[in-house]
Amino acid sequence: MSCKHHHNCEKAAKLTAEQLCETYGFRFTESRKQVFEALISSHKALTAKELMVQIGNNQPPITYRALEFLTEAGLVHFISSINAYIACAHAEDEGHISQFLICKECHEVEEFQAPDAVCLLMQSAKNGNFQVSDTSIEMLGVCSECQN
Amino acid sequence: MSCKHHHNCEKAAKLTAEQLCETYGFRFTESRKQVFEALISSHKALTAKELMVQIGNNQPPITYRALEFLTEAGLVHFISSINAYIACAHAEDEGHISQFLICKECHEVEEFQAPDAVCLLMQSAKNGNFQVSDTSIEMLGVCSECQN
DNA sequence: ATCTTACTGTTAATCTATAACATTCGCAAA
DNA sequence: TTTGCGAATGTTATAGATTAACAGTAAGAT
Repeated sequence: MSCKHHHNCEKAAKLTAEQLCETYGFRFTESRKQVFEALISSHKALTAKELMVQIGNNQPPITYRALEFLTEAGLVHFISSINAYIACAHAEDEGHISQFLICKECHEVEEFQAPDAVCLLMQSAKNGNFQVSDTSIEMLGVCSECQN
Repeated sequence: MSCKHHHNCEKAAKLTAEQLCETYGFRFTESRKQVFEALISSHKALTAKELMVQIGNNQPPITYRALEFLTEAGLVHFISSINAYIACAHAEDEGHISQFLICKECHEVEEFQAPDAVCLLMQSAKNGNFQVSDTSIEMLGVCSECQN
């Protein structure tokens, strides 16, 4: 696990979330809070269904709306290769592009940044005169803990 | 469109596909051929459903099995951010890691390679002692044709 | 000839996500 | 203070994507 001070990053993330919402005039409502806290208290990526189980809500629209909101706010990332969501580890860094290491065994996800690589990719896109709006970099494999 | 000699790359791809199958003792069966040809004759990524419409088959398992086979054989790539499949432009280069530029407007997909970027990403993973088995790099945006 | 493995056919279920519409909440302007 | 508006919720139902399970067939090996 990349974050050795889980309680700290949890608190910090919650603060950031509230601040962000306030800044942009949106509300950090109960359902959003529930979804966000479920995610932030897990370093694993959770599917929408897993989330619904965890927060005891089996009305999909509520969860999906919260996820959409949080994702657009940059507080949560959707990892399309496994259809799962994870709380963002760099929410304070708005508009950043994230990379993910996703363990097939324990489903833990580590968010990291490789700006040089992203820069190269952007350059390729630019060379092809392609205007990028959204970048998804996901690496599936086995984490160090699960390699024994 | 990146390939200006569509008929050529189509033929070449088909040959490669048959050869690959033969080499590994698998059969390039009718359903697989149908799915593959539908994909290779389109530079756009197609969803499973679009494929089923195109090949006139509404029995999902048949199409999904063909897609699974082709994907594992490296003849087709699954683009998870849009849930769609595309014929591989570099099938002869086994085990390669591909990057995709996906146009939101026309849905055309360009497969390209940025080995330096991939190398940097791999390095990051290695630093975290993470064993990568599968890499997905997808950039969503607007292609040059659709920017006017 | 039969054994085995790959492959197909079919039905149904499960998982994932959204549509549609009525209702409520928080806040600001009349 | 009420009226009006946009944001957010509650609810039911549906649509869309993918796989499970099992029976059957085809092709090559021994």
